[in-house]
Amino acid sequence: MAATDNNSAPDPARTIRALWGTQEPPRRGPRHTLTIPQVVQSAIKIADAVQNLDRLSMRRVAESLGVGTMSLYTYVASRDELLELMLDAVNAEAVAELRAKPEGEGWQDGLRRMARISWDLALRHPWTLQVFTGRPTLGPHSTERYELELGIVEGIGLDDVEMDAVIAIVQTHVEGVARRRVEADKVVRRTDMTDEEWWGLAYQPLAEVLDPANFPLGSRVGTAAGQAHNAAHSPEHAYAFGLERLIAGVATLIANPTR
Amino acid sequence: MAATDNNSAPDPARTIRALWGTQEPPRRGPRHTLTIPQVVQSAIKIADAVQNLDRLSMRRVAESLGVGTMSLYTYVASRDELLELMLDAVNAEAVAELRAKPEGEGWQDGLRRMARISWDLALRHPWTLQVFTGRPTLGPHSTERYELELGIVEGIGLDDVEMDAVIAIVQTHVEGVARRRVEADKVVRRTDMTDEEWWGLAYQPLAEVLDPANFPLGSRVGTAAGQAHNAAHSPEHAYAFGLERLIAGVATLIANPTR
DNA sequence: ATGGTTCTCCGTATGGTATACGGAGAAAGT
DNA sequence: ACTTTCTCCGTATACCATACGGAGAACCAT
Repeated sequence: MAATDNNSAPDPARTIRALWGTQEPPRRGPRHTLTIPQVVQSAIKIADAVQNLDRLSMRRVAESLGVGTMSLYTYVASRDELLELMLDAVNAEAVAELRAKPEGEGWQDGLRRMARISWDLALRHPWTLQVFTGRPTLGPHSTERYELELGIVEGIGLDDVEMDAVIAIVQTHVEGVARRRVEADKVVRRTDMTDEEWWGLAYQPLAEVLDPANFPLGSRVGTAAGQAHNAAHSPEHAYAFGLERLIAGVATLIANPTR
Repeated sequence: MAATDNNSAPDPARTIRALWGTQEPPRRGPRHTLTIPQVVQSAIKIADAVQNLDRLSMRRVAESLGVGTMSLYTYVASRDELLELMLDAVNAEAVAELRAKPEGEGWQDGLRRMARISWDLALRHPWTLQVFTGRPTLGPHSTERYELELGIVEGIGLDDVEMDAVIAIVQTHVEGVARRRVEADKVVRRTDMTDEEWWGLAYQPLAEVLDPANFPLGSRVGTAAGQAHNAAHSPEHAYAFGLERLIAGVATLIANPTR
């Protein structure tokens, strides 16, 4: 009989056991040739290398481990489960960095440090921005990451719901701008064309069709922003600008509590 | 000879002509049975219905129009180009709403209105959050949308680069939280399981493995946030909270210019 | 009017994807 | 020694985008 009675109905309990490594080994049958962490690390290595999640195929992971494609399903229930395991695994990197909290760091610098850690993590593992679980990842590293992030905004005059919200919006901001950074890089490779080359091809046909008089603000502001950033968009600038606006906004909240 | 000398090298000029509808019709050959807008509208209808971009296949679009799959490539250079055309097309909806600016609206209410328009658009067309061009979409509606958005923050004491940045960070925020909203809905369908059902399956195995004493802040804050929102995450709450923080942060900038 | 040219439509082929199914054979329990 | 449980994985199914090239339509020049 096949061991795969995997009816495509997701099993959170199974995933949680895989995440936390709590799974008694089977009592019979052939030895495992791999472990879950091996599979996950191999998948992460491939995802980092190919940069794009849809190039992370089960076949590729299996080949890199020297096993058949279907053997992977002995270790993970599905590709989706594998992605969830990968996500929790890379969160360990954020945890390690978050732990290195400077003595006497204030909440504002704390949020700046947290944002930087998240930004760096996203650029190291761009595929994380494409994984979307829709439900929280309940793994050990994800849980600890949240714990440490909350530590940054504890005791500064926010209530519990506000603490949660502040972490969430900073992460949302960082993920959003990191996504733009990653996509800007990706499009250069995918089109095999630098931004300059692309604009060179786009400029003339665009000029024939777009009258600046119809878009006075866009022309002026777009030109100014383009020159300031030396590119149409600057995710780095948006990162810093948005982060400082958020921090200032939180400071306003702390100074004027709604209660 | 085939008309398809489409070497997979992207052609911005071609895309721009398609976006603006400036393309003299061919002088010879059989009549077109379709138009680009027909193809785009049909694709949008399908994308709205299936909610997920990877279910928008060229085959499906072709079938809905009663033509063969490959015939679509007469109208659009590639699936990517089609997505770009779709994106610009739905931006027309945002343009129409942005034009309805109330008399005497201040910049703060303007940003709130802009955010609401973007949020609604994203929920009406969730697939837009999955399209990523990496370069700006230079279509007529996208261009006009930017123009109208800039109008909201013109003359309030920001310089051009700041105006651009404020629009960008608000859009980044809205897209981020809308993405969470959409994914939360999607996961219910994909797993065929409500959040309650899922938590019911996850609770017991999680309790066996996660000791609240190791995650005191997370336990306390997570519980408080969960009860306040009646869910683990509330994109709607994050939307409003983040937007108000950003607006307050921009107000701070206006009050304390960096120049 | 006719032949050449340009064009649309689309059948087919290529090379990719996840994963369901079930068989071969290994390891352990009885 | 026999049965049970298990891993590994070959094969099949059902998708996908799109390259290629042929059939035939519509126009143009002669």
